[in-house]
Amino acid sequence: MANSASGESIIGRFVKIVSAFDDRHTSMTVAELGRRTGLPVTTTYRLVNDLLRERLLEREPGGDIHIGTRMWELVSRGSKMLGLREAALPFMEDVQAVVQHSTTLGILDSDEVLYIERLGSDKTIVDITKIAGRLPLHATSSGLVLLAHAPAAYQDSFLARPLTKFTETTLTEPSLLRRHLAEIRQRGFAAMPGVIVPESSGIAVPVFGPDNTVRAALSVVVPRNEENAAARVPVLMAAARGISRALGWRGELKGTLRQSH
Amino acid sequence: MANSASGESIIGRFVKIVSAFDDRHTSMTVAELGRRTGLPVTTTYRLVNDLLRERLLEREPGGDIHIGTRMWELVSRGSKMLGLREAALPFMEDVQAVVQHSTTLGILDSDEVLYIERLGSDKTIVDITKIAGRLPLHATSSGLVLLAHAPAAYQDSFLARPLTKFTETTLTEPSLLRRHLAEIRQRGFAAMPGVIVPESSGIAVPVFGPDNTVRAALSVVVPRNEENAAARVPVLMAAARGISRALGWRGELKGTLRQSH
DNA sequence: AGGAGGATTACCATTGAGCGGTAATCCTGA
DNA sequence: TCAGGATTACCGCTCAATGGTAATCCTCCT
Repeated sequence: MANSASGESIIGRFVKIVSAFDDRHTSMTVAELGRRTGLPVTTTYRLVNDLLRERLLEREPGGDIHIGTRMWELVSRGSKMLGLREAALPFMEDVQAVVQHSTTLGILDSDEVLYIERLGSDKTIVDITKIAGRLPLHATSSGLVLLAHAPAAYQDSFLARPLTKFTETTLTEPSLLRRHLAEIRQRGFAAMPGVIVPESSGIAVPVFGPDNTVRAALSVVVPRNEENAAARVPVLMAAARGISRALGWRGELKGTLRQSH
Repeated sequence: MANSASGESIIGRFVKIVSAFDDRHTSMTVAELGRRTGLPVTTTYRLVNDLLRERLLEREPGGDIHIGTRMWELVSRGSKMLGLREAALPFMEDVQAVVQHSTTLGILDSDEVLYIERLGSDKTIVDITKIAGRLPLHATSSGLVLLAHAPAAYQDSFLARPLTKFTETTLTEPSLLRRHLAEIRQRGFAAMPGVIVPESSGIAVPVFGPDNTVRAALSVVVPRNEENAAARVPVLMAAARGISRALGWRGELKGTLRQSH
C-alpha cells in the first residue's frame, strides 16, 4: 500500500480527510482541507473530486465542501450502532421522562467511552457528553461500568498506565480503582459525584448482549447536590434490562454462567 | 482513475463495500462480502485488510467483519446531520411527549426523503419510517413538504417522471400534485391520510435554515381514524419554529424576501 | 480419523492510476 | 484595477494496486 511519497495509502488519506471535519468544522474550502490534512495541494483536489463524484463529500453553493449525506446514510445504515440505538431509544425515552436530566448511552472503544446516543440536553447542569464524543474511562460513571465488566487482561493494561486526575474525587490509584470496580460489579451500578466536572454527578448501569457480555452503559447526569441520587438507580436498571432484552439477552444464564473476569 | 480491469476507483470500491452492509446485514464474512460486491476475491481481501488496519472495518471474534466504530464516529462527528439532529431533538422530545406517536425528521436527498431522526416507535400503528431509511417524496407528508418548498426547476423535473400509486389516496397526477403543493406552501403543513400505508396518516411541517430555505421536514404519524389529526398541527409548527431558530433562522425576512419558487 | 467444501492467505508478473510538481486561470474583496 | 488566495489544467514518472493461480487453514460431517 501507499503510492505516495510519504508512504500513505489512499484509505489512510481518506481517513485524514474525513477526520479533518468535526462538530466545530463541518465545512471548509478544499485548500483549507489540504492545509488541515497536510496533503499536497494537487493530491487533495484530486482526491476530493473523486469523493465528490461518489457523493461521499458534497459541495455547497459557496464552494465549501462537507461530508456527504450519502456517506452518513451508508455508514449509519450499515453500522451496528443503529441497532443498538434502536433498541435503546424507547427505554431511554422512558428514563428521560422520569429523571428529566440528560440520559446517555456509551460504549467502550479505544480505551475511552464513546457516546452513541443522548437525550435531553439540560442546560441547567453541566454535562460535557456529546454524541460521537469521547471521555476517559476512569473519570465517568459510564466508563467505570464498562471497565468494570471488561476482561481482566484489559483492566490490567488499562490500570497500568498513568491516569489523569480531573477533580478531587477522580480515582487514579490502581488499587483503589480495582476495589471500586469490584464494588460496581457487585452493586450493579456506578455512581460518581463530580468525577470530571465538580457540579454534576453521573449514575451508570450496564447493558448486556445475548452472550451476556456488556455491550454498553446507560447513564444519567444529575446535579451533584441532589439529595438521593441513588434513588435513580432502579429506574436505570429496569431500563437497562429492557434494552438488554431487546438485544436478545435472556437474563443471567444460571447454568452456563461465564465470567468475564 | 481506476487501476482495476473493470475501471473502478478505489473510492468506488470502498463505496461498494460499505454499501454491502445494511440494517439486515450488519456483519458478514469477507468471502460473502466479495460475493455481494462482485469484486475479485483477492482484491476484496486486500481492501478489507487495508480498511481493518485503519479501523474503518472491524473483525469480530467469529471472523465476520462489520463497519467499524471509528467509521461511525468520524462520519457522525463531522457530518452536518449531527448539528441538525442536536438542534431538533429537544423539540422533537416535546412533540413526542404531547402527541405520543412517532415523530420523525427528514431531509430531501436524491429525490427521496431521508429520515435522519425518529422518536417513539409506536408499535400500535403502522409506521415504516426508519432512521437512515428512504421513502418517495410524493407519497409521504414529509416528502410533500420538502417538495413543496424545493426550487421550481426541481419540482418540474420531479413531476415529469412517472410516480408510483401506493394507495387510493396517493396523488400521482402532476397537475393535482402541483395544486396540492401550492396548498401546502400556503397552509404551512402537509396532512396525508394513508399515502403509503392505508391505516396511518402523516402530518408534516417545514423547518427553515438561516437563509430561509427549507432544511428539513418535521412530522408525526398518527392512526388514520383519529378524529381531528389537524389538531396536531399547531404543536408541530411551534416545534418546527423552535428548531429553525436553533439553526439560526430569524423569522421570515420581511425586507429581502427571497422566493424559492 | 479422514475428507469435502468453503474461507483465507501467499505468491507474483504486469501496468496504469495515483502522484505531485509547475503554471495557468478563476474568483473575490479592497 | 490589482493582489492574493482558491481552483483547475497539464504531464512524465513510478510503484501500489491488481487479480489470477495455488497453497493453506478451518469446520463440519461421516
